[in-house]
Amino acid sequence: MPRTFYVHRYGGLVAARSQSESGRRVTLADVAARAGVSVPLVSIVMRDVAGASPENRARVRRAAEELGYRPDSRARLLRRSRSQLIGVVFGVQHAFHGDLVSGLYPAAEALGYELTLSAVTPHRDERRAVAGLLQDRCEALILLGPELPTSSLGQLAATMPVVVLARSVRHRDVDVVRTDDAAGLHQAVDHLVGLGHRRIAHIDGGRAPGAAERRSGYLTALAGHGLADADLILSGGLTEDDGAGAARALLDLRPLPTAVTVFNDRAATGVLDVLRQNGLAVPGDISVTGYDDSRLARLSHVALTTIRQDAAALTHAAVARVVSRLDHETVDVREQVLAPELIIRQTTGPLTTAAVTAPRGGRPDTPAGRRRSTQ
Amino acid sequence: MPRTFYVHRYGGLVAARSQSESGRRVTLADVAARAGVSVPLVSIVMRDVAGASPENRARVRRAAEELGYRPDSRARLLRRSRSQLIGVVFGVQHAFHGDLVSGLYPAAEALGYELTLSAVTPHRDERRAVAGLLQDRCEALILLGPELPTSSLGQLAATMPVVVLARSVRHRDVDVVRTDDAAGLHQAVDHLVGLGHRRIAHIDGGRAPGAAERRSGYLTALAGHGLADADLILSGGLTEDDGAGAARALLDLRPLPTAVTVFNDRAATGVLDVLRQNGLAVPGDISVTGYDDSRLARLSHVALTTIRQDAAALTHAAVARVVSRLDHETVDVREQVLAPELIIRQTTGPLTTAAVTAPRGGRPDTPAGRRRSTQ
DNA sequence: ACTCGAACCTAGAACGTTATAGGCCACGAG
DNA sequence: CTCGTGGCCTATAACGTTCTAGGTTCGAGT
Repeated sequence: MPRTFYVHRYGGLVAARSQSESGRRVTLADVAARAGVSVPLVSIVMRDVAGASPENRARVRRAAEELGYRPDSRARLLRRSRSQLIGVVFGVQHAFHGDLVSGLYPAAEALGYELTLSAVTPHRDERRAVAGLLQDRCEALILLGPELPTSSLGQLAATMPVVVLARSVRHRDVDVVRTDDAAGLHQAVDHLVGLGHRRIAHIDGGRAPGAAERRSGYLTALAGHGLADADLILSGGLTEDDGAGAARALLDLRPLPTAVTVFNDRAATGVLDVLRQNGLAVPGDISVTGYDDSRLARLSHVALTTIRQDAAALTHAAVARVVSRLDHETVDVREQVLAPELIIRQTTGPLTTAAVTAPRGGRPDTPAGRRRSTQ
Repeated sequence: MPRTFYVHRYGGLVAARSQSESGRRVTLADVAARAGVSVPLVSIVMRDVAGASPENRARVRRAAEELGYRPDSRARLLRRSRSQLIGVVFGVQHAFHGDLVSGLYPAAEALGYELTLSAVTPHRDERRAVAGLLQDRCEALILLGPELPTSSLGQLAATMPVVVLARSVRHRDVDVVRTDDAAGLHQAVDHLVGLGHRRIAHIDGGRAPGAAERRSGYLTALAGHGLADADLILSGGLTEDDGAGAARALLDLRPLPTAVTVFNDRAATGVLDVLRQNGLAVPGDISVTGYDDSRLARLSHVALTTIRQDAAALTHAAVARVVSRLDHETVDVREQVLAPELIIRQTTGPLTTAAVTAPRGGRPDTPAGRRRSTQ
């Protein structure tokens, strides 16, 4: 069954004029009167369904155009049982959520759904964001990296399909689409070990979504390389400042690690900054990896080696899962885990002898960044 | 007249259960039947308006609670003539837009309005974002830094109140709320001149909203200090990469400027990075200012001297303007310009003699960042 | 006893759309 | 000639809420 879309661009000057003059909204009844047909027939024409003659179709279209008619989604949704609307909760702070939202729009459109956004801000918590969406009569919810307790998510999921993106939740009713974060950190560590590194630290994300998985991925990877007792975890967080703070702590370690895997790209940029400000070359003295492959990491002057979370694949899977649930298909697995991908850029490099012996704050032969200054 | 709010938190487990069991949505009629009263009375109670006895009020509330009733905003808005809904178009990329959205929520709520968000993404342009909002029956539009041509904005404004935030638009029907960007750059230049700087460059924002104003603010400020022919404008942009590229161009200038004002904070961080990677100390060798006072600038390891755009004031003014228009109040000025504020942090400092003579790439006495490493 | 007003409550209509059921007409098959 | 049958169209009834215009009761003032 082909789905019908109701995408209307806002029209030309004529439409605008007629609407502003009357003051009242243009309705199907207005169009019907102008075209000399019944209201339901106009509805039929506007929805592009069978049941109208070509002549009337043309007449109605013209009348609608002249009046600047625009369908009222409120009324439409009220009448139709289904709203074809998916609510999305995202954090206005998180760059990666921006990438996810960008991916959700086309994914939803491809399956005939629309999106309603609700932002989490410093003064608007997730409960309010969700409450706002519920009033909008959306049929399902996609939550980006929610920090709500599992029990709350479960309550919500008892009411309507709920898909959690980019966080691991173990609950009977909650669907999860996420990247295999443990595997991601495993790849990062493998990469570093392959470059010769042995003292590899990890700056974690505290209680942030995914932090636990990344921590354990780091640990098992180390163990896999026989470095189980060389683990070195510093508590960080998800902001630049958290990374910067952890980097300062890292500088006090003896011997200094030669590589560090950081919870995410944002924190990693904070780490980079502090390391370089303290005279260390990256990757000459110390290699750094991030996580997310956000726009931040891709910037040419940052060029962060990182783990890509495939935003397009994640969002596509999330919407597909929502639609499956709404169509009452039986879904075999509740949790869908996508493989991450290592993106090697310029903040990781081979272990150098200088790095092994260089004391903290010492002026290495190659001053920070010089080697990349021509790039 | 006091406004009524319809904020409902999603309820407890009971509510969820009853709703999922029946399959059908719980309506006022269900609550009315359970409480043994009429539908309008339930409506009265739910809206917290006068006209119900305390006993019935309690009874209805209990019934609603037990059934997990949640008002249907679609139906509500259909019935009410006013939708009390403001559409907001924002760029998912821009950090500052996040700050603005954060401010819009409480500002709208304070005046009894709700917000619908529509994101601009790399694959979803402003026209689509606007078209999506129009279907949602919002009464007015707030556009954050739109890049639509003035004529399109004008067409839109003929249909409904339109407030443009953080961009200057000259059109009869379009309201504008923005920061006085020229004054902002004036302040930055005054600050730098006060510190002894004479060779001050500007990295501009190209065709981005506000770029032209900031450029001219820079020029008039220089002229005011008798430095009219010392102007030095490099073409930049609004991303970190744009800033980084401009900074590389800046390094080729002879003599090297001792200070640079950058279009925004994002670009400024790119500038900082390139300067430091090339062995220059900030602010020892060169002072840098940003614009926006975004979260980025506030980070302790960046500590960027910048111009604050008061997001709270901007958003409050924008919503107030929308409401004025909707209430058909006559508005005297179409453009509302707020004063910016200079925030002095640690990327600007007094002119040092070293900086005046230091050749490019030379190793200054104080290596980059050392002086701040203990902060 | 009658009126009046206030407080409380309800029936019914309305918002703009879509689903359902049926009417009308022309046409082909029995 | 009758009986579907299919194409086109319309009247009517929903969807869930709120507004309007009453209606009832009760107590106080004449």
